[in-house]
Amino acid sequence: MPHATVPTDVVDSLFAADLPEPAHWEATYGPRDHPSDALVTRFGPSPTGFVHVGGLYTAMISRDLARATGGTFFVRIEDTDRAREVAGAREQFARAFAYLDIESDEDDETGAYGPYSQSQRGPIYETYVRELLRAGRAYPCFCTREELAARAAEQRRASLPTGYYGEWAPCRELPPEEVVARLQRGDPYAVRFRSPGEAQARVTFVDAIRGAIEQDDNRNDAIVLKSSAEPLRLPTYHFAHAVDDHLMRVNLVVRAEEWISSVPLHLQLFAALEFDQIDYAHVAPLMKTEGSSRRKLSKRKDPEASVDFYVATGYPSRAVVHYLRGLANSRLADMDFEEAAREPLRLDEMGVAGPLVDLAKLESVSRNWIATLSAEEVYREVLAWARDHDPELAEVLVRERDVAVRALAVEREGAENPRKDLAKWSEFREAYSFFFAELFEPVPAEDARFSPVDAATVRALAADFADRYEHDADPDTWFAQIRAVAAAHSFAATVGEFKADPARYVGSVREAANVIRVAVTGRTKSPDLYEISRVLGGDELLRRVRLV
RNA sequence: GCCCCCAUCGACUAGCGGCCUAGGUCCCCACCCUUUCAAGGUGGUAACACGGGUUCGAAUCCCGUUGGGGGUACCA
Repeated sequence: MPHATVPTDVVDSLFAADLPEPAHWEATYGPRDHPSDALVTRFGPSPTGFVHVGGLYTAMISRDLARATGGTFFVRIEDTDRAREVAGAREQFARAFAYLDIESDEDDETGAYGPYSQSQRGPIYETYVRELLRAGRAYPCFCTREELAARAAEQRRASLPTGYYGEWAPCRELPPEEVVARLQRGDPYAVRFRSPGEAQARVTFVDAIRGAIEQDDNRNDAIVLKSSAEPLRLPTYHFAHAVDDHLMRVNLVVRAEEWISSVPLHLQLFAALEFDQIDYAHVAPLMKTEGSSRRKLSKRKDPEASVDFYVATGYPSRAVVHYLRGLANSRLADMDFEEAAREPLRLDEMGVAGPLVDLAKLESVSRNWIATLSAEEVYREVLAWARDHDPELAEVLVRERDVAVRALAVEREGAENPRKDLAKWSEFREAYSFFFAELFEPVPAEDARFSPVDAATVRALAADFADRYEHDADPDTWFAQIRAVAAAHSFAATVGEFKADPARYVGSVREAANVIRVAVTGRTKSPDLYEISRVLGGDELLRRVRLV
């Protein structure tokens, strides 16, 4: 490298005198005690916002890969951007991980490769920055953000690749005397990597999902250590990735597709640092439609990007997990829940195009999942959800536990094909609240839910039904009461009869039954009326019918 | 602008040169079942982006076009 370098003593004077040498860190973080084919993977959420499902999705894949090979999966907080950090992000991470059952194998208390937050790893990064500086493979850059922005704009105007390279890299070949002088004067500086990339050069790497990918080599002298003007001296993602994943002995980096274009830089960094190369798997991002086109799911714009959305809406976590895993490996989508959960996710089954997250599909998965639960289990889940998201409902559920469980048992417990009326816990209120006297809202006879039956007929029918009502009856006898009032008010006995001669009737027994249903439940969709009457009791049922 | 990734029904996908007049699931529609609404059952609509090659044979391989996505930060 035919460039003048800053004297070592000047470089060293920029760092603490007792800053360890690389050998120290290498010794501290020795090779892991794993079989040779075990994968060590990690997930690195950044507290600049909530982790979104796309992130959790790659975390699930990383975790499975490690587990399936007897390796290790860990979470490392990538908090090197303190300016954009948002409050509460770490708490949200914890909620999200717990919800999707993603657990780090090691952390600050239990792991030997910590700290597990990048902001705590300052000295480690400094050691390697100093190393690069000493070797002349990095250099101090005094350019201001304004100068950088102006240059980038000019490059764009000239249709040149943007970046810090060649004639656009004034600090790259600064005379050592000047560097020393400015350093001693205390000018703020960032540290840039001196990229060995040459114009026209191409690099190839093998992605574990996509195979060989060839692209232009990196020529940009990327920043590795942010400005000395910052209160906490931190590295950029690229540098932290190289140092951390090497020292934490990661051997497979699973990350989103948007990182593919920085692989050339990462390769150069690993080589300059004399680290062994590690493998990459770039996962297609989860998408979302916007108008007629689609785009990457966005934290800012899309509520369904946040795990909190699924929690708040009350999607059962097992359903979300099953859905997401089915997106990653479609083979799992067709398996039942138990079986799919046992199958580890595989890289060679991953799709390369970004899938759309489809809430309708999720709901279907969710409905099927809830249908596997007993009334008791559903009760517990709904209650747990309601405590956080619908306190009024939670109160009722606690007070009326027995009614709730009996209500949930209708067409569920012992049913050959359980009723799939719940896709998420938040739907419980809408679907079941009428079982509770205090949550029931009477429907006036004029209400559209009674249509096509007119208000006068609704009142007459209801009154008649109430007058003759016998509560203690077997299902057939009980329903015969509806048939009787239906006939008395000119409803056809069957749908067929009505269709055969519509002019003769007000409607069929279907419409008549609907009047009773709406009067009793307030809804046009409900479970079996007879069973509802058993849960409600004769008095409450009569009270409601008389309210019309 | 430059670089990279991607392309099968509305959605998720199966397919990895002949088993494909393209299969499954979700959605949607119809019918059946049912004293009601669901559930369930049966059936249906619906796709290989386009153009060139290669080959006896292409959804599958190659090239190009178009379209979509991403990167090009002292954000990750």
